[in-house]
Amino acid sequence: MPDSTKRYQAVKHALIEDVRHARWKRGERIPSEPSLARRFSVSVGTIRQAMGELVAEHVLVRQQGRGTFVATYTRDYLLNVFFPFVDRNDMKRLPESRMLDFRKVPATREVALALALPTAAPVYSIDHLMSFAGDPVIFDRIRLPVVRFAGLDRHRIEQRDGTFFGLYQQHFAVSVLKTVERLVAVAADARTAALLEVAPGSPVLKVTRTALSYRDAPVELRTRFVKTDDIAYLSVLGKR
Amino acid sequence: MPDSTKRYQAVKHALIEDVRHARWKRGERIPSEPSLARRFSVSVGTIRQAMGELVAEHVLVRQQGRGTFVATYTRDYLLNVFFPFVDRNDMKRLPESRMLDFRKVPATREVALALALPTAAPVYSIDHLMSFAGDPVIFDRIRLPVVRFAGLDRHRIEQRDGTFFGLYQQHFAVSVLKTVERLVAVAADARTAALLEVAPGSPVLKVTRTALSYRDAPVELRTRFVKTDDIAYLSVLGKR
DNA sequence: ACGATAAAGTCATATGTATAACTTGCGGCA
DNA sequence: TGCCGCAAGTTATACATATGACTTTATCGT
Repeated sequence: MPDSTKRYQAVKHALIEDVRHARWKRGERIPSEPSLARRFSVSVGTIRQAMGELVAEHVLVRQQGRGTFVATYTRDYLLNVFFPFVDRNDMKRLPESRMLDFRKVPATREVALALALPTAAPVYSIDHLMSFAGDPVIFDRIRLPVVRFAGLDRHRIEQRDGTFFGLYQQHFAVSVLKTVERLVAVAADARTAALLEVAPGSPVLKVTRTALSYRDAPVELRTRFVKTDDIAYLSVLGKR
Repeated sequence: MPDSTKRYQAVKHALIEDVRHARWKRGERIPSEPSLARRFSVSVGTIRQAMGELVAEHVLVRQQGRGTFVATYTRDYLLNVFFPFVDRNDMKRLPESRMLDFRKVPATREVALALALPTAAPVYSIDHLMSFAGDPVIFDRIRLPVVRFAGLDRHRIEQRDGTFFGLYQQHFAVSVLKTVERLVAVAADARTAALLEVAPGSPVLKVTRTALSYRDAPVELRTRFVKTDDIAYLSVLGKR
């Protein structure tokens, strides 16, 4: 090994950059392992090690016999990975979605901090309600940096085919790879109680979530109130 | 490849069985990669692939230059992986621990179901309180199958050096590899409120947790009430 | 007795090669 | 036309080997 940096990591970073700068579009097939090996002047095994980590991180997807593809996040995948709510039988179900409000506001200090923005930078603020069979269960307030999502409007949000993350990916080339969620139990304030159709002061689950893209760059901040009468937050720890 | 079963998976399962039946004790060094390769009549690469998955699942731990060891769960590791609570600054801190009650009871239907036991099988029931600097924050009710933890008593629990999971491992050869946690927000009942020093009816986080060992065998059921005034439950989704 | 150095053992990285499993598309045959 | 089968291309598994990085132990000289 010539230098201290490991080759497979150098290859990995080079591949990430190719994906990040959309040199290969999402869903597109990337060059085969032997051809990448030639391009980087390393062996196929080294390429496989680099690509293997990217597959584990859901940046790439391998399909035997077909090729390797830039990950394209389907509704099902996003729901499975980033939607941790289950019903009484521990089953995941799709909620209906309704936008309550959309506006552009300056970031508060906390929002700016969480999104790594200058203070008072413009952000989109979206209020949003999710229901199961007409029963409201989750009230979301979403904050998005205007600089990353310039041109977003009501119509695009309402016309999205799947999840918010799918929208980000499809229209703004923003891929969410990870979320960090902070959960506490609080008493519902008047507005939240009204929206979730519970008595004011009822216990609700409050989730403060930051969504991260490549290199842990924050792209969305969401404050979420959950009525846990019929659904629960499912968390699995340990063993990958 | 002679047959359809993959060799590295066969090797992996053989290694798991060796660990499960304590053929190698925990913390002990297992044979080197070349010697295992000879023993299984496969190449070192195949051994590495099998061991790599076991390392990812925290069954083994590799140390360059020293060898590979059966995972021994330190207090720090257990805290990092299985203790998801953080303070206002997102820092993990160690709580103090106090046992409130210990008894042997027949399993209710729900407990028996969760622990895969026959109805009314005997279980240990432990009530337990955790505090930060004297401030009570987590009230636990633990259920353990007597069949797995025969001989457990007050004294052993109080004399444990670290976590409960460490106790299980050290004295009963039970390794917790994964937990599944179900979170909801509820109003504190009278006893819980008193223990956590909050007003009755205050919102608290209720966590229902099943701890699983090899092959997803359930070994512990815990019902946990958390005062989230000063701490929060941190959850990371996606990207390993 | 002590300390520096050498040697051996172990995991980590990397190469090169071979074969199996799988998918796709093309061409020939009925 | 339609379909079957085969060839080509791609990832998956496996082997054999070489070298680097790291740790532990032994050796040797002072």
